[in-house]
Amino acid sequence: MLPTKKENLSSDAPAELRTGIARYFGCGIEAQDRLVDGAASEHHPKGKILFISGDKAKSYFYIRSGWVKTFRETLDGAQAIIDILPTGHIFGETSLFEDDTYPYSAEIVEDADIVRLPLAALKSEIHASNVLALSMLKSMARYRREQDKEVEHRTLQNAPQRIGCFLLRLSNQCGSDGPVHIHLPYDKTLVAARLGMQPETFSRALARLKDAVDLKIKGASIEIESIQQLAEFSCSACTSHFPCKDK
Amino acid sequence: MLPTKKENLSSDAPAELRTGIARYFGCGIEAQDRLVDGAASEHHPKGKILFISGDKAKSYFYIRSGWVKTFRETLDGAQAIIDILPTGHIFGETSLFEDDTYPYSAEIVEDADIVRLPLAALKSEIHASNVLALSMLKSMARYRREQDKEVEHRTLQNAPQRIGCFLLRLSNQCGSDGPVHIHLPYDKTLVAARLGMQPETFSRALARLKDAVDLKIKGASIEIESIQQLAEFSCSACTSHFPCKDK
DNA sequence: CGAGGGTTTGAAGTGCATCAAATAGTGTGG
DNA sequence: CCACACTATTTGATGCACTTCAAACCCTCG
Repeated sequence: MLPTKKENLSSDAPAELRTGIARYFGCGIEAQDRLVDGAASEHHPKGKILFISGDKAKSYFYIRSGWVKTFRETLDGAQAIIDILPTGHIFGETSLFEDDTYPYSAEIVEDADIVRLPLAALKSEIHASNVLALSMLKSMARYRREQDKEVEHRTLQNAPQRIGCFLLRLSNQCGSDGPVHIHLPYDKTLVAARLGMQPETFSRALARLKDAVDLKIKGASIEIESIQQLAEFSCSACTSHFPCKDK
Repeated sequence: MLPTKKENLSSDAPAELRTGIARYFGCGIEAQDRLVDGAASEHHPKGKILFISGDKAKSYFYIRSGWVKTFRETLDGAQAIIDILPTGHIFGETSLFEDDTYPYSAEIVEDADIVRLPLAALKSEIHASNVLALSMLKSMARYRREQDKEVEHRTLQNAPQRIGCFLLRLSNQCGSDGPVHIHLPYDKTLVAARLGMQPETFSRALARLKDAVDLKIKGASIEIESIQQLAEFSCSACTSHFPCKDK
């Protein structure tokens, strides 16, 4: 585990950070300025714990690259994974509504560049700007739908279907058919946990999925012969259908 | 199924409606006035469908009494229950963020008095008032935590533990021990679905729970001998602990 | 009383978990 | 470049929890 490197960003925030901020909070240049003031980019190795549930929160985070796992755990160490977040995502910001306390723990699962942003600025900005609050509401509503779907998947889909659904989301090819190549972005063990199953089950379920639809699997790289066929297999047990735009 | 009765509420909204609105949206008297303007209270019998997923939304709803199930279903009729909402709750308001379309269906599961509120008023109010938007954000954040917990429960708790957790929530006796009497507010079949299990499983799991902790069960009425003991049984497989105030 | 829905019980099946062990893959130092 | 150590992944065997299908029971209400 390499040591963490820091880099100050305050004055010259990279464009992608501003874009990410703007996308999530829907705010203009001036607000962006205030939000990214005091921001610091840090490189973290896989395995690094950013914060744990219950920690006092002074920052929230933006993922420039890599993957971050958010989770909670029981006294005897069993983990409940909340989400595994990709590049471009923001996390830890909901501590604002939880007495400045993180409601979950966060761990780097693939080497990552993380921007640490001051919570205080967000707090004052959100109180000052209705636009910001509304954008955040919209984001929260989207997340809410996602979580509802998550519960649904666990109830209605079996293991191979859940994997199929996961692959479809990875291949976010909206609509068009034909072969698609994808690469699992993190450990199969972690994918399994993300989908609420054991690694062994994942391995076997992936094999079953391969029997049911045309897939070529070689390690972490997977070729889907027909998105259409995969969607039929997975989405038949789901209330929304590929490309999951809902009604 | 008795016919639905209507009653106009615009000018003289009952106190509990205003309280409910104020609690959820954290708004003052004047805003309350604008929100409840055009509201109509309706009595609905069990089984009545209020709207279905995908319907164009012009209203959101407040539950004066009774219980409402929100859910989605697959093409072949399998249901995924999103939540079962008690008196005092508001639902359908998130359609605001989904192109004025309900993202789930809603059905009365116990005879209910429902207040229908105009979405347009909420929309303009939320755009005008930061206080309102912030309160809503807070509510959304709370819901988000709840849903995260839901996913967790399904992953980490077994059937008897989930039932125990459900009973604990019903008996929201925070802290104090001693015998508590509760009454299941709706069908056992529905409780089962809410907890993501089959009615048969529920029946058997409740029996197993009865063996594990001191319970007296007679139909829908349940006496918990020791909240403490029940909490130990259920919360041992959970990342938060009774009375679930989290850290 | 009798019909019908909710609930329980029984028997059998299935899917996933668990435990154990083999195999593949990766990075290390020689 | 190879051997070793370590981890990720797969495979096998077995067990358990929940589901499914079927039937009995119970309760309520006309």
